Amino acid sequence: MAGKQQRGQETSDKVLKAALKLFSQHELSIERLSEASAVSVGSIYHHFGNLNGVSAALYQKSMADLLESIIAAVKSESSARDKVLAQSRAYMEWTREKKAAARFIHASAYAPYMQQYGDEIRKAKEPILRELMGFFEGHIRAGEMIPLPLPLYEILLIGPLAELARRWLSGGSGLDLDQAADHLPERIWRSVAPREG
Amino acid sequence: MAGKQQRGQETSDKVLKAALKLFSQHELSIERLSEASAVSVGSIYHHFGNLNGVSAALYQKSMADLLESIIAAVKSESSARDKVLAQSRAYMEWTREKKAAARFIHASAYAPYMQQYGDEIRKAKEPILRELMGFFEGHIRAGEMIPLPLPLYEILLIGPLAELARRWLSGGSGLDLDQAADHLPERIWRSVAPREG
DNA sequence: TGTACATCAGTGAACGCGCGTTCACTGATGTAC
DNA sequence: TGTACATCAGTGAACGCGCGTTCACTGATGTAC
Repeated sequence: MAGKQQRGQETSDKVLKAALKLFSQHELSIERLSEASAVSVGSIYHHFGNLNGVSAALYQKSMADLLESIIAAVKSESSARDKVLAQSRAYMEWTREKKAAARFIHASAYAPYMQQYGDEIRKAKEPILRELMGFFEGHIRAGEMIPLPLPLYEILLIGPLAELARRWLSGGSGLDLDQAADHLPERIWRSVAPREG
Repeated sequence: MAGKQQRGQETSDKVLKAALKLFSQHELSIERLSEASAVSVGSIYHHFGNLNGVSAALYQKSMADLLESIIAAVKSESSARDKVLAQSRAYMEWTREKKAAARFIHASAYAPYMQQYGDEIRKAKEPILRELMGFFEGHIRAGEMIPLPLPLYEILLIGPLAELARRWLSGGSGLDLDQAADHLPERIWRSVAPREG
C-alpha cells in the first residue's frame, strides 16, 4: 500500500492529506481526490488499489497517530493513577487538535472499507495497542488496578473518551472539553481503581 | 413523516422493517427497499420524502426502543446503585436482542441523514433522554451520586456500553457479553459513585 | 562508465451502471352539506 | 343516505448523472553485468 520509491511515498502522503480534507467537507470521491491532490486517478489506483484502500490507509495513519500520542503521554508517568489520567487527557487533547482525523476515525466504525480491509487494519493496530496496554499490566498484577479481562479494560478506559469525542465532534451537544478534562480523567480512574483508591 | 391514515401507518411500518433488514445486509437502496417491502418507490417517497428520511425514521424508532427499554429497567429500582446497574444491564440486553437495530444506531453517528435530519432527530430524542436522566437527578442532589454536569453523566453511563456494543457488534473482538455483564455495571457505578460507595 | 532490462510511478480518457429522484397519473378514504 | 370535493395513499416508468474502475500507454528509477 506504500510506495517503494521515495516519490511514491510523497505521492501517497499528498493523497492521504487531500483525502482527509475532502472527507471533512463530505466531498471525498476519486475524481475530487485526484484534483485536490494533483495526483492522477490512475496513480491513486496504482498506490492504493481502490478508494477503500485510500480510506483504510488514512484510518491506519490516523489511529497510529492517536495511539502514539497516548503512549507518549503514559510513558512519562509512573503510578497507575497518573497513567490513567495521562491517557485520558492525551486522548482529549488529540481530539481537540486533530478534529478532522478524529472525525474520520469515529466515522469509520461501520464504513465499507472496514469490511474490505478490516483484518489488515486490525493487524496493524494490534502491536501498538498491545504496547499501550502493556503499561497497565504491571499495575494490574500488582493490585493497583482491579483485575479484569483486557478487552473490558479497553472499554472502560476508551469508552467514555470515545463517546465524549463523538458528541463533541458532532457539535451542538453543549459539551465543553475543558470541563470534561476537569472531571472525566478522575472518573475513569475510579472505574478501574481498587477500593479505597 | 408518519401516515395520517391507518394504511399509511402500516405501509410505513413495512418499509422500516424492510429497511432494517436490508441495512444489515448492506443492501439498502430505494429500489431494493421497494422490492423487499412490496411498497412502490413513489409511495416510499410519499411517506418519507427521500431515502435519508427512511433512515432518519428508522433511527428514531430504534433509539426510542432502546431508551424505553432502559427506562423500563431503571423505573423498577430504587437505589442509585441499582438504577445504574439496571440501566447498564438493560443496554447490554437490548444490544444482544436487537443486533440489527443496535448496528444501525451505532452506524448512524456520521451518516448523511444525520446532517439532513439531525435537528429533528435530536428534538424527538430529547424528551425521552430527559425522562431517563430524571431518574438519577434526585440521587445526585441527595449526594448518592457525585455532582457532575449532566452531559458528562451521559458520557460516563453510556460511553463504556456504547463502546462495548460497537466492538461486540463488529465481531472478532474476543468480547463476551456475559463476561461484560458480570463486570461492567459495577465498574460504571464506581465511576459515578461518591467515595466509600 | 555505459547499456539493457525490469520494475515502479504516473497519466487521463472512456466506460457503464447503480442509484436517488421525479412526475403524471389512478385509486382509496375522509368530510361537508 | 347520498353526492361532491379534498386530501391522502400508492404506482412504476423514465431520467440523468455521479461515481468507481479499467486500461493502454508513457516516463522515471533502480539494477545487473
